Amino acid sequence: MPIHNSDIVENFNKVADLLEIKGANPFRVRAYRNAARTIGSLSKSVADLIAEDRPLTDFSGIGKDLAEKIEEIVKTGTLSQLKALEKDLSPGLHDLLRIPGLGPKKVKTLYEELGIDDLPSLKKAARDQKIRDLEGFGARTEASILAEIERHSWGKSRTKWVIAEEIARSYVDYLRKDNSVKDITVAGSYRRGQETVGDLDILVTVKRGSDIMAHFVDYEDVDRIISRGETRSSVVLRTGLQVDLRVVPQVAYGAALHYFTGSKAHNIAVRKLGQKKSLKINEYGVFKNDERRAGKTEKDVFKQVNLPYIEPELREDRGEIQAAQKNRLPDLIELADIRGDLHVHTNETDGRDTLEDMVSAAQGKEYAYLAISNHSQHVGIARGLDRKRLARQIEKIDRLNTKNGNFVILKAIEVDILKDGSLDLPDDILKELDVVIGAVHSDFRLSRQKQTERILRAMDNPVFNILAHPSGRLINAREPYEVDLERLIEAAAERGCFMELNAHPDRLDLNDVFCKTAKDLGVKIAVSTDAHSVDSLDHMRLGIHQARRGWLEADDVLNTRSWRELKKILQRS
DNA sequence: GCCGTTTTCGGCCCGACTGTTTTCAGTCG
Repeated sequence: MPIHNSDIVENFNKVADLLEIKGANPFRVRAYRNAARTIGSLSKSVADLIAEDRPLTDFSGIGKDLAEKIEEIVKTGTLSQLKALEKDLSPGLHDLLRIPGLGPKKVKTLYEELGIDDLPSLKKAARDQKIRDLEGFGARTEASILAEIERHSWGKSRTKWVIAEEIARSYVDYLRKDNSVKDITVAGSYRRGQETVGDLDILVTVKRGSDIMAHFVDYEDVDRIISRGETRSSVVLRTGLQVDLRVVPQVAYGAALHYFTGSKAHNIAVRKLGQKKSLKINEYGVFKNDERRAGKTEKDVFKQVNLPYIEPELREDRGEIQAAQKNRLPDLIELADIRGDLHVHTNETDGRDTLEDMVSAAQGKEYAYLAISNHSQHVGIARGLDRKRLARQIEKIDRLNTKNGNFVILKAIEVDILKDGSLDLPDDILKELDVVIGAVHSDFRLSRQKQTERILRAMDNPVFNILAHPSGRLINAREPYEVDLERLIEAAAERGCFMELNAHPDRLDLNDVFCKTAKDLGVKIAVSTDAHSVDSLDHMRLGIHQARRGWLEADDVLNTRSWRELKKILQRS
């Protein structure tokens, strides 16, 4: 069984949990969590790195000891240290830590005093009112534990960005109805454009005498109030999404924005730069010996540590600070750079709208071209095109193109990559097309090697241009299929093929990390909506967020080019 | 457990809010 980076992340986080409960040195605990985070953000499989004899200690936060533990996990699938800890304590304790309000200290007390080591025993003890008498606990804590177990909200998955956007917009509109609000920004992972968000962090500055907190908790979608203070309050909405409001003074707005935008790893890295210059950086500003040096704008904060402004999407401590120090930050792509959409469907197959409607919507966006890429015959449920119907679509597009002025409708297909790597339609008809997009829609469960070979074989066909939704994952719904994405990206570089960044809110595939891999390997990316209706053409903005998180500039993206330039690039010789 | 322009020891980010206390530990972000 192949060991994934996520297996290592899980093992290390579990070790950290149990060490914390045992009361181990907190910095030792942090070392495990830091290493887990480092491994989690790698684009390459650690198992592959070990096979290639790459020393894992090259990665920051991984020393000799943890490198050996990673090798053990890769070789044996388990970590003896974790086994021993779970035997010493109990594997059920991990679940207890996930309950809001229970941290390592409280779990330790529950375990030692009452022998509670899993959710059922915790629930029983709470019901029997045994918890309230423990030192540091009380009736309210006991009631809250019981409520959390019954609510089960702590097991909930993260909210997709596009859903968070809708919620955030309404909440911000509501907050603005209070006239005391001056500035307002939704910070956190939402502002960084992450594909999912855990909660919303809203930052405001207000006029003197404002009672914004009362207004905040009075919102009609609030299900319950977690906390309410002078500068910070937290609520949970009916949807289950947590929203925090922070009121910050005007002079500290930039510092607070930086602090609450994160990511945590980025903030720590910036604060460490500050420490070297004897600067203390927190949400109130940048201070030297209690004297305020900056805080009004984010730019000022960065300036104090000799950095240019870093865009929120880059703030993950994945090299942006080093790039900023060398003045080599990317000039990130913007929505306005996009000149066409290279992957859309019509009602000829499983789309909702007609070809004509899709074209006029694209023209409304001032695009220069739109590729009509319906499914091929193998996707029966979508009434995919056979050779005959594709030929008819080609004729129709040729006819329409004579009367569209400068706008060009591109003849395209989303052709299925069959199990053996052949394409679902014959080469002679595919050659007639402007763009051939290949995609996997079946046989997701092939082995990693077979799946990789299948797609490589498809890319070997000289008609092949773009690999659609390369990992096949659906956010919160389906894991990516087993495939060596890095190998596929290398292969695209060798063959003159391209990768898609599918902008559908459920896909966002390639993800940020692999977008950067593609960029580093010189493979251009098509940011495409895969729209099945006129409305979905708007998903382009989601693709742009993901592209920016992947460090992409306009030049890295295929569809920032004019059709003339694009046509040349698509020619495989 | 990691790390090093303070380099093999002694640091490691920091503040708000809650509940349980009666001055603060624990949790969270």
